[in-house]
Amino acid sequence: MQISPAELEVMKVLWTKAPQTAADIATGLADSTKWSSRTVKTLLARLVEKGALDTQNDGRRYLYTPLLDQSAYRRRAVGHFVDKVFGGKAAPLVAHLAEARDLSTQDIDELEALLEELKNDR
Amino acid sequence: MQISPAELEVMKVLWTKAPQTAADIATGLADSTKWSSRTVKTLLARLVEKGALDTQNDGRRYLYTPLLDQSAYRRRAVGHFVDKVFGGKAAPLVAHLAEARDLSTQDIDELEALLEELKNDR
DNA sequence: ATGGGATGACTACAAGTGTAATCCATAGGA
DNA sequence: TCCTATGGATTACACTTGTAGTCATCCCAT
Repeated sequence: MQISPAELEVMKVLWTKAPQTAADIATGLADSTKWSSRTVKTLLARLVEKGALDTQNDGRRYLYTPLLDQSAYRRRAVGHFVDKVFGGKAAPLVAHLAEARDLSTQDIDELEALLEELKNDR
Repeated sequence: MQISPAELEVMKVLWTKAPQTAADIATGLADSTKWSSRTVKTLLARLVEKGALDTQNDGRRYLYTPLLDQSAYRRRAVGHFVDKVFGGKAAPLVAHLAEARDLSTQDIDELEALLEELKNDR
């Protein structure tokens, strides 16, 4: 089940709050995008078809709820990304993050703590 | 300039060695894919069109050379990925890497060394 | 009761992508 | 010298994606 970039934006809105109606979601996307409510409906339908969302009836509308949670999505996405771009090796990815100065001093401290934990676990 | 997943595989082959002919590249991809040489040619043509590859004539063949190097590609790819999936924050990405146990023992050692370096730099 | 707006269902359509096939020229071997 | 295999150029075609439009229906306000 592959989620396209536009579909991901829809998921993000539902990850902040669920369930929501199509109209709610369109409103939630109005800031970040210029999509018409039709576009949002299409994306919702595709996500339901893909099994990423579930619907309950609410009168003649739907309430949409994510079946895929953000954490699971991220885990999968990171896995694919590391495989595709870094040949499955995570360390060079972190090196790139560091090199690009995408890591703040605080990030580095947190990472250090995280590594300590990992070393203890192993 | 956007590089598709299949095109990326072609770039990878050229990142290991350049320049190469279309036939060389097709051979280099034969292990990992089932693509016909026609498919590879198509991908090469698209990459040239996109400006990711350059060609020199070698008799009536082309020699292909990357214009985009792997490091630059990775930098861009990481940036986009972090923005799209992690709202631009790198630390949660690393946390996910760790949590998903995508980090091997060796990765952890390498990361530790990397962090030492980063701490000294700052 | 009726007309208008909201809703989901279905349809549209161009661009990008994966995966080739065909065409045409030519270089190299028989 | 002639044929064939090979190289690039052009064309193909289905599927996904972005970005909607149309249609039938139904609920609410007048």
